Amino acid sequence: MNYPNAPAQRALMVEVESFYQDYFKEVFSSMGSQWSLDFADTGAAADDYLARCQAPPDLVLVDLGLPDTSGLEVIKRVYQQFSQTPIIVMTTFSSEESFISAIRAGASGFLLKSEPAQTLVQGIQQVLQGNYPVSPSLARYLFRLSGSPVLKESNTAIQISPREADLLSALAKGLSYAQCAEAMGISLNTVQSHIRNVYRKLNVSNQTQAINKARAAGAIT
Amino acid sequence: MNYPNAPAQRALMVEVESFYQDYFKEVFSSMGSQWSLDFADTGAAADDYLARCQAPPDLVLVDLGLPDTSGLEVIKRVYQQFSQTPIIVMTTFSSEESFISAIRAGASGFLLKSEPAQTLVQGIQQVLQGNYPVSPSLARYLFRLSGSPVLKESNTAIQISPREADLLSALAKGLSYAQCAEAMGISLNTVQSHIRNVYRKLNVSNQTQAINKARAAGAIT
DNA sequence: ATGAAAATCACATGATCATGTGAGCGACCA
DNA sequence: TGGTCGCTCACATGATCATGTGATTTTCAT
Repeated sequence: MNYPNAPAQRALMVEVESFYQDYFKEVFSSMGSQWSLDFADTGAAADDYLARCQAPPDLVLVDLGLPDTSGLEVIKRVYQQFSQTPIIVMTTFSSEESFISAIRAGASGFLLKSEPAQTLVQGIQQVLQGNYPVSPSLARYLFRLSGSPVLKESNTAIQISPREADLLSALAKGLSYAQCAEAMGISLNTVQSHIRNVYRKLNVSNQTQAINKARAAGAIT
Repeated sequence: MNYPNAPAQRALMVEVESFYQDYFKEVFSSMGSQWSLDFADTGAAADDYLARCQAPPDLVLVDLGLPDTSGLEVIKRVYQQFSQTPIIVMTTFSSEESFISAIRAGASGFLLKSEPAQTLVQGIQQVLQGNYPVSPSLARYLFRLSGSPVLKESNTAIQISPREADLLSALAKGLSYAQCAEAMGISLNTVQSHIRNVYRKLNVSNQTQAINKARAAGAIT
């Protein structure tokens, strides 16, 4: 896209609502990679896209609540035409039926659109690594564990303050100190101050270690 | 913060083979956090541990192939006693029966011990974040998708060379350039040279972005 | 009311990273 | 057999990060 020999990766999103289209533009751009994200707003449009397709897309996202065709049909077609292409089902509701049938149709992952962007990015990355991500809430539903064990949100276990967690999250996205300062509306000095405190608390000495450790502790997503 | 090992997190691993005990010591230390990992080599030892337990462990890993008691019993007991504690099943074989029953008994995740350390770390982190990780191969089995779509291992899609991927992986663990050079047996100059090339290929300008992008592309784990 | 911790800032300095330029060697392929 | 690419290294410099010391304000729990 931005560079001649940079091999851009292409994703197709089959989705009606422009809100989610925009949202996923954001999500993909935050993934950093040179992703080109195309949209089809109906099953017919998706068929059209697939027909004209030269090379298989690197990823397909399908909304299950399409107006004309069932998203399930789209999944089947994508799977038939490009069996190597990972397919992620994006949906707003949970239903075991649709889950099972989507999987049978060829889907690799099953994520709720309502998930925070970070979770979606993680899910997409999982699929690209050959895994089969499923949204936590869906998994819970699937496993029918109403009283299932979920770790209490204890980023209290590790003494990272909310503000510090914000900063770490920003850094984890790849922002520089200056950009973090800008984004958080604080001075560069304050950023460094926070970082100093975080490093002391986590007993680390560079960004990557801090991010890893904070993630391991669930302090950031 | 003040004390290095103040709020250490405790994990119990119920596992017979010392090989895996050692292996998981490694895995946990690579997670960076101040984890204290205890072991029980039989179901009885696990019972003992649970009986003496003051505070609930932060995580329990259970091998399903225990000699005396079924690992399933251990899971049930842990779940009864500490319903908030996430339980991960570690096993060397895959069987839908054991999977389903482990889930019913209270397990949160289901990982193969044969997975690479990085995958295990990710799985553990997932559980700590309230997700339900399942090893890819198990998921495939579960979903009964023999010809399921798995992204071909194309780190060729993104032009990262093996050596460059090695370096990125080292950096992703939190090593400094000097440590990477040491670990890879090359000079600091060469490290910087590789980094320069990677940044150009990925079109990024700092470590975190590079790591994120490489991960998103599946070039590193 | 007092102390502790969070959040904010300043100033300063050494370490590490990011980036540029250039270069030698070996492998592979057309 | 020349070209491309991966891998290795050197030298150099500006940018960013890591770390120290110190300070003010607010909030919150004891």
